[in-house]
Amino acid sequence: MKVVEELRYLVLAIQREGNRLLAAELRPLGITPSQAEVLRVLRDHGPLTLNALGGLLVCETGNSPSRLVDRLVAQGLVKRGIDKVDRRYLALSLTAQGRALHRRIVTAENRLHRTMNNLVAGQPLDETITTLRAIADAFPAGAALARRRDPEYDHTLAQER
Amino acid sequence: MKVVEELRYLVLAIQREGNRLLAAELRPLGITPSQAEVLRVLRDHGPLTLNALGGLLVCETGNSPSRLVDRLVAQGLVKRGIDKVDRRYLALSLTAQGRALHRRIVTAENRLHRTMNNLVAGQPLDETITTLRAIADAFPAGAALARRRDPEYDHTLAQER
DNA sequence: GGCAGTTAGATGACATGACATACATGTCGT
DNA sequence: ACGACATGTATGTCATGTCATCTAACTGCC
Repeated sequence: MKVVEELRYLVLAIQREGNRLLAAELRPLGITPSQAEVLRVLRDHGPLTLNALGGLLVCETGNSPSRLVDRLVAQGLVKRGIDKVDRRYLALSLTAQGRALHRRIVTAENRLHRTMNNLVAGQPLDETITTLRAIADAFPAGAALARRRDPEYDHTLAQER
Repeated sequence: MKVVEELRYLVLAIQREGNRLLAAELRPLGITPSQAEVLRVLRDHGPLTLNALGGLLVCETGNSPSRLVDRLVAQGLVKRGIDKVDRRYLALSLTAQGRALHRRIVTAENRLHRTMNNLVAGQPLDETITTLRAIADAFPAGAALARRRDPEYDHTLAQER
């Protein structure tokens, strides 16, 4: 098997299993990993339009995450306001309930991260991250990650995806 | 952001984008990446029961890939036979049409692999693979990959997932 | 033979993801 | 003011994925 093919399947396998583990951790909270990512992003990056939110999500590479947000609004975790100036824009933010759940999400994710830390103990983790970043940065989803790392980034602008 | 958290999001981003690229390459063939994986496995590992097939797939970690196979049978790419001795077992194999499509799949995947090779040029790829294997091997999907690497493995037995 | 338990596969339900398209709201040129 | 165009969001559709549950077929034990 070619090296990059092995890489491709390893990435697929780890994503699947990691997602399953995280889903199990989050199930008691009544949300999915994708929904948790939305809450994380909204908590860290303030009120966002739907497009800006999409520009910071790694899940949901495609169109705007309308339906993903729909369910969070239905659960009372996200408030969907409408921009007064330009009524096309949404103003998405966490409700008090959403902020409360955010704390429990962080705890659940930390449990997953401890598990992962045990698995990669003794491995050259920095080199691995560097390699994966080199791949991810070539794509929109990688750019989304870079934007999340950068506190200077103005999320109200430049949602090119 | 914690290192393992970054790793988690990088893996998610790369899986998403890689899947999108592969889907685009496969679209002219009328199949999806998951379907392509089934055809690859059936081609390489002979007639399989549904469970044995599931034990070699990285996609579809959960239950038996009944519906995935359904569509391939509907397209005439896979033949679904029934074991004469024990009629609970399926005997899945490629049709002539499936074998023909397999060749075009390999070509399409090779195009993706060339793209990936360009992205990881100059990166410590071996260390990366080692790290990712350390993670993947802890899970069923990683074990599926290991089984696919091992030509000695008897796929008719031991489909523990 | 007949029934309990086991195993292989199928199916129902729900939430993604991805793509295409439709709809609503603004902007701009005239 | 008005109509063409642009942009943000919503929706239709299809194929996964995942979990839970159901059914069919076989095995053992009596």
